[in-house]
Amino acid sequence: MQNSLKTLFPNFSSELIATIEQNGSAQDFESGTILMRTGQYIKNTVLIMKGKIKIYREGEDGGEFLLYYLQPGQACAISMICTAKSEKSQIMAKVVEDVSVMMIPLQLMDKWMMEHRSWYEFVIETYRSRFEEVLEVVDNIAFRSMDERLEFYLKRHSDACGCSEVKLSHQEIATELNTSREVVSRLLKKMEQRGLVKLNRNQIELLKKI
Amino acid sequence: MQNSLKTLFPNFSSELIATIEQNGSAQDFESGTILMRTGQYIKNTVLIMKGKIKIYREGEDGGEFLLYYLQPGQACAISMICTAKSEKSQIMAKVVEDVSVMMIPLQLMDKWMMEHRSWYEFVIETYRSRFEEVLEVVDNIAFRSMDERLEFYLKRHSDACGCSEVKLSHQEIATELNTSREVVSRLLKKMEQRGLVKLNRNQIELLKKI
DNA sequence: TTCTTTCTGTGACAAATGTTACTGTAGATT
DNA sequence: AATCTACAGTAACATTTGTCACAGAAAGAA
Repeated sequence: MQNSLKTLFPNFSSELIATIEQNGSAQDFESGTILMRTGQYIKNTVLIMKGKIKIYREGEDGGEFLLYYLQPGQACAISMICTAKSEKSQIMAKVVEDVSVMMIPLQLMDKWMMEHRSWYEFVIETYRSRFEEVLEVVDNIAFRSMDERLEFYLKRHSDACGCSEVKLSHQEIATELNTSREVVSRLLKKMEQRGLVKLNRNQIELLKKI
Repeated sequence: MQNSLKTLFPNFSSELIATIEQNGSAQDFESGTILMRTGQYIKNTVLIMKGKIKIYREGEDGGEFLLYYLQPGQACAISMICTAKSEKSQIMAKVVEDVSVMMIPLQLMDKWMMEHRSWYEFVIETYRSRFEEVLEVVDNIAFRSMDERLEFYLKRHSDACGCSEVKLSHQEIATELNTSREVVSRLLKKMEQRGLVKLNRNQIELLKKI
């Protein structure tokens, strides 16, 4: 069982894992599913067992700005942070590769924080790493120009999928960077001329240089 | 004693306050002091008793991008999040109005989290609100243009200082928005023409419209 | 005062990004 | 095959932002 809690969350104590298995509800969602919309009330914390989720910040005009990926062994920091208060979500979560998740009712969060040291540490570490990740996003948009941001975007995508082919249309990339399709096409073309990528329909191949 | 722990942190239990007074070290810093540099190891959590601190993200090129303010009754989320691991700081903290702070050794963080419910809740709430604040920063730079960001900056400043005069040079504002002085001058001039502000040397007066 | 520094304003230009409009092409559908 | 649709390329232009150069005003120092 390669996708067990034990393997994915190696720091969890046996008791914690037993508790999760007892109280959590395993659920599957297909790619494309919106797991959480901005403004919705959060009722569960989500542990990712399989697949991939992208977390977006939504603009008033309907923009979908990519913040980061969630992968197996990780959890949604936003949902954890909202604790028992059942706050509104500040983000949107979209499944981009069929996922299996473990849903944990928020009421249990506080309880587990006190009872399970390994849960406490996991939550704190999740906060910390997501905070850092968002700060890196700030770096990108505050200090870098679009061509650097595009490179970063492609690298991150290929890291997340573990391959060097980015199977996305220029339009999709543009949306997630909050720019226009033409700008992405233009910059990608320049990157191709610099020998960084090879362009095909619905697919960008990252060459070793990148 | 208007700046007592009890008044500033009304949700802290009496035992917690006693513990803080016993273990924390009260310190004062003058405006201009850099309390924390990017990359430094964090050894303390900081509770703000008086004054104001600005938190910045530093760019490789020396940029100082403003993230948010810390005010009396608040605490530095970054320092809390780094827990006992004594991680490196991802941000820079600068005193902008003489402060009195309470420094709390990081080792005590974990202990108090378990022992003091009110501390636990304060820490979680601090994480949550700072995360939200950084997400708002992302909104601004991802979705808005410089004139809107400048307006937001001025509003935030006047909220923080509780007055309608912003006593900063255009250069200082430009630095914190990571743009150039000329751009700020230009946009401020337009705002003045729209009747939103009145410009003086080293001072911008926000008019009611804003 | 005179000198000096800092701050502000502004024109002219450069570069980056956004927009419009149009083209062609690969795949899918019929 | 003929048609349709989504995707990609690109030229031309608008707008925003950044840079350079310079001038004058305000505050402080000598």
